[in-house]
Amino acid sequence: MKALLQDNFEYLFEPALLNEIDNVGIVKDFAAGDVIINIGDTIRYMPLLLEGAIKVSRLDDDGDELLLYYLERGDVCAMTLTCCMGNSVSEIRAMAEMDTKIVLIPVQKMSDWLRDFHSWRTFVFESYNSRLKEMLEAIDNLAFLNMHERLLKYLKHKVIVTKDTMLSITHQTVAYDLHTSRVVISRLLKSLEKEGKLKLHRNKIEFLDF
Amino acid sequence: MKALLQDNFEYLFEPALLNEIDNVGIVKDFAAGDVIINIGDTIRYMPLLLEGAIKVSRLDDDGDELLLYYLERGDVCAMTLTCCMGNSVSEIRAMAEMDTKIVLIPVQKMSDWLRDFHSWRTFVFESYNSRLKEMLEAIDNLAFLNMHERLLKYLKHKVIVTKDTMLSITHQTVAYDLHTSRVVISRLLKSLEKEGKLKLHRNKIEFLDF
DNA sequence: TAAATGATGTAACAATTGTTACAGAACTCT
DNA sequence: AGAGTTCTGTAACAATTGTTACATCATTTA
Repeated sequence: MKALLQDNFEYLFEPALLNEIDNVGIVKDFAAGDVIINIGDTIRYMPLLLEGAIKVSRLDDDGDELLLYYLERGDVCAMTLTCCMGNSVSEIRAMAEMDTKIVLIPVQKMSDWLRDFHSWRTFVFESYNSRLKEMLEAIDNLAFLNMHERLLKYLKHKVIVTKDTMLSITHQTVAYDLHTSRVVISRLLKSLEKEGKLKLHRNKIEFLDF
Repeated sequence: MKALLQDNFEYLFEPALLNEIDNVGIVKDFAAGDVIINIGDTIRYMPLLLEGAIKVSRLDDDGDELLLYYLERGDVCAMTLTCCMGNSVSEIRAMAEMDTKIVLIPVQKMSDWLRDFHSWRTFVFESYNSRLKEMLEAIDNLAFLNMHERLLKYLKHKVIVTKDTMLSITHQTVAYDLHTSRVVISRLLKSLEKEGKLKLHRNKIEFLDF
């Protein structure tokens, strides 16, 4: 664990804080598709991402879904930070996008570390900032792009996160993430294939034009 | 100024911090409609809202517009906090929704106060949290509601912010805020009027069913 | 191997939202 | 009062997105 922390946070956290994390943190592994935090869950731990990627989604009361953003190595879920600061119930769902390794930190540590470690304060602020930025981009996408453009951006983003132009995903899952219907996605994917940007396979979408 | 600060922040900030704000803050008044911060502006001051309300909007490269949220008494613009922490250029536009009184605080104070005042740290975190929540709601509205519902919610929200069921606003402005066209808004407003929820006047929308 | 399940392709149609065009009302300014 | 401007109402139509229905193909399971 020490080694993993070094790899990810050596230049971010002071040694004393790395020690603290090593002492109180619990390393946990998730397989692709595992739900890490669900809407309504009480948050007892802050997840710090060591390896893999996490998909953060919003769900409404009817179970309708929308992808908000991905978390990658070294990220922390800002929504759980929010939870640590008052409300303790999750507003979002976090799901492992691929096999993922996480350090769980008890939320009580939050305020102690804010007081004790300058590097933790910086880290928490930067997490807030990048999450606000990502939310802003999600809003831009919803408000200013049509489904064709949103789909293309979604696929490109996914190529970056998974580091693979062969995306293992079904039309239905894409539809859930973009909050639309499978038929709409199939239709648009076909038109993107005709444009030569993709090649469609079963359970897979190959991104050609990157 | 001292009195104004007392009114708004007495129970939020410790006396020493209130003194600091009194020393370095600049009180400024804006009239309804004034642009306080524009996209691309370099941020030199954090605005702390004393009286009135501020409309925070997102604009894309084509000048397309979308209302994000309102700031009210005692709020600070979290986007300028973001700016203080790195990028220094505004991602949003802040416009006075009504006559508004603001304290401007030089951004350099930000990190000093974070170090020196516990109440400032709390305040900044809570600002981030409420802004994240509002962004989440903006996303929910865009993703999960149709224009009819978004319009109704928008009008209700505006009644709360302005504390007046007689809203002084044109169809065109509503259309800008919701990022749609004036014709669409006129059409939906007419249907809401037929439902008995509104009464339409020139430059005014009267909310009946509150 | 046959049946069941899941994924994709596509047509036809419905609903919502966006666009263009124009008319008339209300207001402002001189 | 008259001219110009802004705001609202509405029709007609276009484009996008959503829905239903069903066929086909691939994969898994019995």
